[in-house]
Amino acid sequence: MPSMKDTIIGVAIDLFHRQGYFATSISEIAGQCGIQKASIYYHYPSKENILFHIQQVTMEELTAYLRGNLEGLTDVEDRMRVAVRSHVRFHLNRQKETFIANTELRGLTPEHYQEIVDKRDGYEKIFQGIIRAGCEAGLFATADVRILSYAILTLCNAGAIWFNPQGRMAVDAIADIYEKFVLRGLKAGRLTALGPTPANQTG
Amino acid sequence: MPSMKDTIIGVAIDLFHRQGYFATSISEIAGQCGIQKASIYYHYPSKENILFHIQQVTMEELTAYLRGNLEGLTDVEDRMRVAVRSHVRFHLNRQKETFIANTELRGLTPEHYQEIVDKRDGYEKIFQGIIRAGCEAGLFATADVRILSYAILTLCNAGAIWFNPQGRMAVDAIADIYEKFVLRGLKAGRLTALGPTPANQTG
DNA sequence: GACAACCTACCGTCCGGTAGGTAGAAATTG
DNA sequence: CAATTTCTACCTACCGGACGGTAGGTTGTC
Repeated sequence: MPSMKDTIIGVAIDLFHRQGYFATSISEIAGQCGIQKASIYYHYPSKENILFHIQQVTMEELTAYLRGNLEGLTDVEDRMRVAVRSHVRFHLNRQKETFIANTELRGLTPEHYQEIVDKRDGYEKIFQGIIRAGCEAGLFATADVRILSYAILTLCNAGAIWFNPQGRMAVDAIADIYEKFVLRGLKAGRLTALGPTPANQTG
Repeated sequence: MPSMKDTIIGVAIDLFHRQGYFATSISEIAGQCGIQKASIYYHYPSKENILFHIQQVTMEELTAYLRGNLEGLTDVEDRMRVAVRSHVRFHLNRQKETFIANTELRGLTPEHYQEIVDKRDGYEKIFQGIIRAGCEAGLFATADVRILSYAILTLCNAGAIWFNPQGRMAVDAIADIYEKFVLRGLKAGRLTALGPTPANQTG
C-alpha cells in the first residue's frame, strides 16, 4: 500500500496532466486522495512544492536513465541511437510526468525554476556532446549543435503528447521510427547533396 | 494609431506569452492598455474570448501562409522543403502567437477548443498529404504518416521556444537547418541501411 | 503521553464578470 | 442652425465565489 505522500504525488501527476497545474486546486487533489484539503499541508508545504517535487524527481530519473543506458558505449552512432531510444522510451513510459515537466515550468518559484532549468541543461549537454563528437568525426552533417539538440529532444517529446498506452502502437515501434528519422537527419553523406532549395520564400 | 481592440490583443499576446493565460489577469491587460478592467468587456465578451481570438487568427494565417507558399508546386520534394520552411518561418516571425497557440489550448471552452483542434488537424493534413505522396513515390522511407507529421511539426516548433529575434541567428539560417534535417530524415536511400540497432534497451 | 495523521472551520486575497453611470462625438430631427 | 437623441468608449463600484493557506482540535497507535 503506497504512503499518502506518494498517493498525493500520483494524484497530482494525474490531475496536472489532465487539467494543468493552475486549473487544479489543492482541494481537488485532496478529494481524489480521500482526505481533506488541510491534510495535504501535513505532507507538503505548498502546492508549488508538489509541482517542484514532481519535476525534480522526473528530471533526475530521466537523466539517470540516459546515463545508465549510455554506460560503456563508445561508438558515436551507437551512443546517439541509444540516447534517442532512451529519451523516447522514458517519455512514453512516464508520459504524464514528462508532459508536466515540459509544460508546467511557469508554476515554479524563481529558485525552483532555475534548479529545473539547470537539470534540463545538464541533460541536453549529454546530447550535445554526442552530436559534437559525431560532427567532429565527420559522421554527422555539421550544423549548430545546440539547435540540433533542441530539435531532436523536442521531436522526441512529440510522442508523449499523443501516445496512448492502450493504442495500437508499441513503445518500441515508435522509438524505432524516431531513431531512424533522427539518425538519417543527422548523417552526413551523399544524400544530403540534393541540389538548391526551391526559391522564393519571402515572408 | 491602432484601435483599442487591436491594442488589447497585442497586450494580451505579450502577457499570455510571458506569463501564461491563467497567470494573466484582465486587470493586468487593461492596465497595460491604459484603461480600466471593465472597459475590456466593452471590446470582448470574456477573457476566454480574447484567447480564442488570438488562436483562431493565428491558425488561419498559419494555414493561409502555407497554402500560399505551396501554390503551383508539384514536385513532392519541393513541396516538402517549402512546407518546412513555411512552417519554421511563420513560427519564428510570429513567435508569441504560435507559442500561445501551442501551449494555451486548455484555457478554451470545449467548443472553441474543438474549433482550434479542427483547424490544426486541417493544417497537419497538408503535411500528411505531402509525406504520403513522397512515400508512394518511393522518395521517402515508409513509416507511419501521422507520427512523422507530428514529429516534423513539433520539431520545427522547437525554434519558436528559444528563438531570439535580436540574437545571432537569422530566421533563414534556422529554416535551413530544419529543412535539411527533415528532408534527410524523411528520405529513403542507402544511408538508411545502417545495420541493426544496438541491443539491450530494456526499460 | 507523545506523536503521526488526520479533521473542521476559517481567513484574506484575488479574480472574472456585472451594474450602472458619464463625457463627448455623431446622427437625427424640427 | 439649434435642440435633442443616440451611440461609442470609457469609468467607478461592486459581487459572488474560489483558492491557497492557517489555527487549532481530534483520533488512534506505539
